[in-house]
Amino acid sequence: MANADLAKLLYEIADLLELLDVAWKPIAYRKAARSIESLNMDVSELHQKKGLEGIKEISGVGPGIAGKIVEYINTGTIGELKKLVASAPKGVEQFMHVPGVGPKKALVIAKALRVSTIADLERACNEHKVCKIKGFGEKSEADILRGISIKTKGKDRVLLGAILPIARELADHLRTHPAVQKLEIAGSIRRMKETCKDIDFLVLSKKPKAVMDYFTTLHEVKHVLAKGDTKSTVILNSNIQADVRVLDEKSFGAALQYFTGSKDHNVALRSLAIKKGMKLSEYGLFDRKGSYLAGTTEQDVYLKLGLSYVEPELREATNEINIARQGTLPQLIPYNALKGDLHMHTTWSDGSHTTENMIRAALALGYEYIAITDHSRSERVARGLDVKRLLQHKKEVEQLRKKYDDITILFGSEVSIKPDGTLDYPGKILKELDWVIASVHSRFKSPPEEMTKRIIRAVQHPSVHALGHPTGRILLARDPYAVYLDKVASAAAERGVALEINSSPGRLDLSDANIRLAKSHHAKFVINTDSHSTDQMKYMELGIAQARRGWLEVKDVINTLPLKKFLKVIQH
DNA sequence: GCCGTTTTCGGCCCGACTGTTTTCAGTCG
Repeated sequence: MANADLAKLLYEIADLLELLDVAWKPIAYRKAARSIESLNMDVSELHQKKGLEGIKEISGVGPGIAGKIVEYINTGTIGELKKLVASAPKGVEQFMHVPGVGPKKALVIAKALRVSTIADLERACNEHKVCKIKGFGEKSEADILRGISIKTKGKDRVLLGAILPIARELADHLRTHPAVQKLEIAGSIRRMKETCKDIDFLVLSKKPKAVMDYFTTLHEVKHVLAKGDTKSTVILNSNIQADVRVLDEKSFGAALQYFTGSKDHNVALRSLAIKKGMKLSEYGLFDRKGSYLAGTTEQDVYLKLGLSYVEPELREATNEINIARQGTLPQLIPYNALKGDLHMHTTWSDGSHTTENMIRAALALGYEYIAITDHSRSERVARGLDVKRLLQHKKEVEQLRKKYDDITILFGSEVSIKPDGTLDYPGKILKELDWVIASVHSRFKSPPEEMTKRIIRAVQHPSVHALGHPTGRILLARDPYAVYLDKVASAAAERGVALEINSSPGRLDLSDANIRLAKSHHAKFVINTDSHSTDQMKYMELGIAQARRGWLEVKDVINTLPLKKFLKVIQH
């Protein structure tokens, strides 16, 4: 937790330096912040063991930032940050995080309108004050409003990838208490929804009061909002709300069902119960006379309602209940089904670990094969590889193959799709690659016809194997670009090109709904992490979860195939 | 402020796009 707090301060320094138009330093601070976020050791522990020298060993941290980190460890604050905060108009850093507003505009707005909160800024836009500022117009005012609405729409939601580890850690912690016989995480986290609002715990216990006492006094708890006999609500240090409910054995399954949701799924389930002359609540399934029929396990509840068991990921009221009635729900792809990860970056472009590091991490995860896919040449920011460096990198991979013969290493690239639908390397160079992911990284605002044409052209290129993050969305920050995915899916299916399900916590692209849409057009899929460091390879679980939410089975996903079959499938 | 398969000093974050302009500044990836 200390690492995350420190990283946050460093990001803040970077933002403020950017506002002051200081060159390069913001980049350096952000790089250091990112390293610290992904450090697998507590900074203060590192400092205790190795002192200032140890801190300087962190990548991206030199003498300057190391000094500030030590200052933070010793005093809890950074003097430089306080100085910077004092020098900037109040609230201005918030503005630069509104999509479409950068440091310059943020500063101009803050000075011209004397606003200091996002709510103030929104009001000023609605009162058409912003478009009167020199350099702003009606379009930019509308853009800012849209940016704010994206931000605030997702304000109380947290990425699944962020909330899941918090929930699991807390769950493990609670399970150690002797009064806790059983504990499950319920709610949207259990359904593996891409973003979640809060954490719901269900506890089976004969001593509810002891559980409540323990839960509300955990050191992770910041505020106690409510504390009762069987239910408590707290705000965690991470500002996430967490609820605990204690139940007895007879209702535990029914309660787990009830609190897992979704709401719409529950409504449909309860109306089915009524049709059958039963009543379903969080306390159990009852007959007309109020006699208990089921409730110990979820399976019992579904069974007694005449349904096959519905996996949590499917409970979104998208016809799953009707299909469960017929007993023809899909056999969802298991969480351990993947044989390889086919999208990752290394230090050759914008990754933070070497090719060899990534290979070792893949071996540790037990993969049969992987693909190294750094950025193509036009991604300047990401240090995309020009042809010369691409071929150098290929040589490195060929060397590493000799050393690591337990895993098959495909040499590939994430090749940008240019605005006209052509690819970022010539065809001759693309033929040098074992695996090509084509991705859109520019001109997101094109009309859907254009974007569709552009992507289909790329997908039809004979060297392309997969379409990377097919809609370009960034959760809580950027909407997907407008594209006719049904047409893209059909074109991809026709050419044997797989659509990627990108497992990066901030993307999860395709979405569950789009996965189903694409599947209905006979598309095949590949689930990848798009890792930019070794630790990000663990996010595969999130992508598989979305695949499950999209009703996918093993046969829909090409990287479930063993090596030989996989290689056969990607030859075209 | 950091770093060294392009260098211990001079590079890194450049080019495209958008909206506001009237020749360009700001934002984004």
